[in-house]
Amino acid sequence: MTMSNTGGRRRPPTIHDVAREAGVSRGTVSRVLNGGHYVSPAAQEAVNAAIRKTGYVVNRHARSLITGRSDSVGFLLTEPQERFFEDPNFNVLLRGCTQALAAHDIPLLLMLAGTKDERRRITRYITAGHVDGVLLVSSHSGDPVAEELREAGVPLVACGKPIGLGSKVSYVAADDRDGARDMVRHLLSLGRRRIGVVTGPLDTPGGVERLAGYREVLTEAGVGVEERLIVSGDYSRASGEAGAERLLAQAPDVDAVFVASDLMAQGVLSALRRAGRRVPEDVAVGGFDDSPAATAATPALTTIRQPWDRISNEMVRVLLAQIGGEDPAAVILPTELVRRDST
Amino acid sequence: MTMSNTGGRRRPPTIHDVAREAGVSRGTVSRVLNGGHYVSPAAQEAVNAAIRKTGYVVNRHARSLITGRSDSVGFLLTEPQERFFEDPNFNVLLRGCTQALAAHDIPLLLMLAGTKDERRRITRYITAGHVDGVLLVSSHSGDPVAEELREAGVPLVACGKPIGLGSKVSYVAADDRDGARDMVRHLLSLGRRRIGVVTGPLDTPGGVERLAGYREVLTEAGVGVEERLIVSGDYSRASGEAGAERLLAQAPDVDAVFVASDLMAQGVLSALRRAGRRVPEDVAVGGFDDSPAATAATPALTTIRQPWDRISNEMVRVLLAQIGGEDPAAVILPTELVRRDST
DNA sequence: TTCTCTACTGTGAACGCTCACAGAAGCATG
DNA sequence: CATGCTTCTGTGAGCGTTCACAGTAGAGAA
Repeated sequence: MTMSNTGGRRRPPTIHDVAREAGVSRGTVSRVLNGGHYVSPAAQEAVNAAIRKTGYVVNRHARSLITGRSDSVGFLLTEPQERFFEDPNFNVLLRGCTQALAAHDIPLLLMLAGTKDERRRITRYITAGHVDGVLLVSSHSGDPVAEELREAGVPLVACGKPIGLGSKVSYVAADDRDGARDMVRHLLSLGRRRIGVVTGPLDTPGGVERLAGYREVLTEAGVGVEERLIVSGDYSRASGEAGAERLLAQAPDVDAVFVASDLMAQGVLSALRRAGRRVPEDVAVGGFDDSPAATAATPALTTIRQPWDRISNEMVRVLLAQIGGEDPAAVILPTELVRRDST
Repeated sequence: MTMSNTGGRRRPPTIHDVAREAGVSRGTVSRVLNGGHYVSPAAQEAVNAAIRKTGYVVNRHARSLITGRSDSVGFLLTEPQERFFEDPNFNVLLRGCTQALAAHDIPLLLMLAGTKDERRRITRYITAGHVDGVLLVSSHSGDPVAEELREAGVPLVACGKPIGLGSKVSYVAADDRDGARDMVRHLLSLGRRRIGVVTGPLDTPGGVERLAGYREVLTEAGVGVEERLIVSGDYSRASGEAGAERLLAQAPDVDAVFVASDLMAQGVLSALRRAGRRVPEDVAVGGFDDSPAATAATPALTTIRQPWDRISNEMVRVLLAQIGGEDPAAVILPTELVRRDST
């Protein structure tokens, strides 16, 4: 069943070779390749046999040249800092997208646009039509790239709701607010009443929404929101540690902390340990993400699972739909409370 | 300086438009695009001006169709398990390669070949010439993909020395053995004499080499190698924890442990803590990789830094050279001891 | 002058594919 | 029998580029 490739790189078979082998015309082979409509069963079979025999693989460059499509999509990361790349969530997302695309036989082009220069070059590359669409990952708002691409008419799906532009651009996001609500309700259900929070950066949708959920639940429960219980971080471990120290200083009576990311929660655990507080006996700690950091922490973190596999699948689905001509869409996916040892 | 794109996606300018604008022929424009040899300064200037004015970007599909090159390279990951994707080193590598390639204006196609099916499809895709070369990342040996690609004549650079195939395939690796030697010498210099080791999987070059370095130094120092001090892991945190427990059982008098990865070292630290051993007072612990896990650990890990940025740069350099017709090459890069709190 | 050489430029022919169109065959309908 | 409709098939054109080749102009040598 080996293809007759007797050593040495030789010219790969073309659609012509297949046509000759199958005794049909190029047109018929092309039709078989593109869905097989208006092709007789006999021809269909002959062409498929010829493809197998010759080991033919379509030349995507030739195809793209005429169709104008590239049959590939870009995965664009517009982050100046390396931090995001260290975020374990990113891995899962990238992996999920690659696989979801592979199911459609679409390769993924990884693009990093950290500096301004790179951003310009990549925008150019994309708008020139070298990819059919873009999966955009950038946590911070005010990203000019998204706006530029949208204006250029490039199909685009963001991960997380872009703050700047309204409903013009598709996005897929976990329900941050609802997740935060679940966690705070959980902490309340444990009898905690002085629940602190270490928020994410407040120029990101996640940072804003998770804090909003926290406020809502405390207000609804009649416990009330105290500003001294609120500190901000930037999702990094170090900022979690610093945040916890500030929190302990401002509110020594704190009996629970909702931390807006697992990585920060690790920092919070360190700070609490150093301060001699036991977790969860003295202070219960809840994270967010359910990243590997959650299970690596001691004690293992109770956290909110983001459905990354579903997020990546949905991003790809929405992007392909948009490439196919559909309108932009927003998808919000539910989160899940994962109970471990820190609460 | 905006290009005259008055709203709405319009047909992008071609080399023809540029030629007309500059008052020269297609051929001259093409020559300018490809290095500018045999072009008069006047024409050169006119063409460049026309390119700026029209906002021309070369159509890579048309170019690839005729040149047979794709001007893109694949980053191939052949790992069944997701673990590798969680490995922080992977991030750095992927990121470094993307950037190194971006400097040459070459996009990177990310390919995951976990299952057998995927592997076959991707091999087919690659051998069909859709990428000019492949950066291969697969920790375990006996990978059939590498052999297949090599046979098909696809330029290939592996990360880490592939165990199966000899010197036929290029690779770039850190000097695992030397790194291990440095660490063990460091532990000896602290006065430790009963130095245990938790190795990596022994079907990976890293696993084998790091253990070899350990043995060499102990032998050279006249301390001698005791088999009860040697246990194996699989680079995962859990296996580090299990390994440390076995080690403590077999050799309760152990006063230092060289662990072949930071992630495993985290596990070792947990196990030691649970056993009531103080680090570094009772047992010194040395890791390998200098991954984020090293600084996240408590105490912060003394470890061996792998020069990931240089590794990725070298991989790209060697691959491009090979695409350019040069012979395969092996590059071994030095490591560095990073001293922290665990020793 | 005439020839040769070099530096430069333009032109047709590919590359491998899809698309539009023309046409053939089969079958039902008028 | 003509007409229309549907299903199927082959053919030429062309996508935007590079490449090989032919050709031009100018400089220097015979």
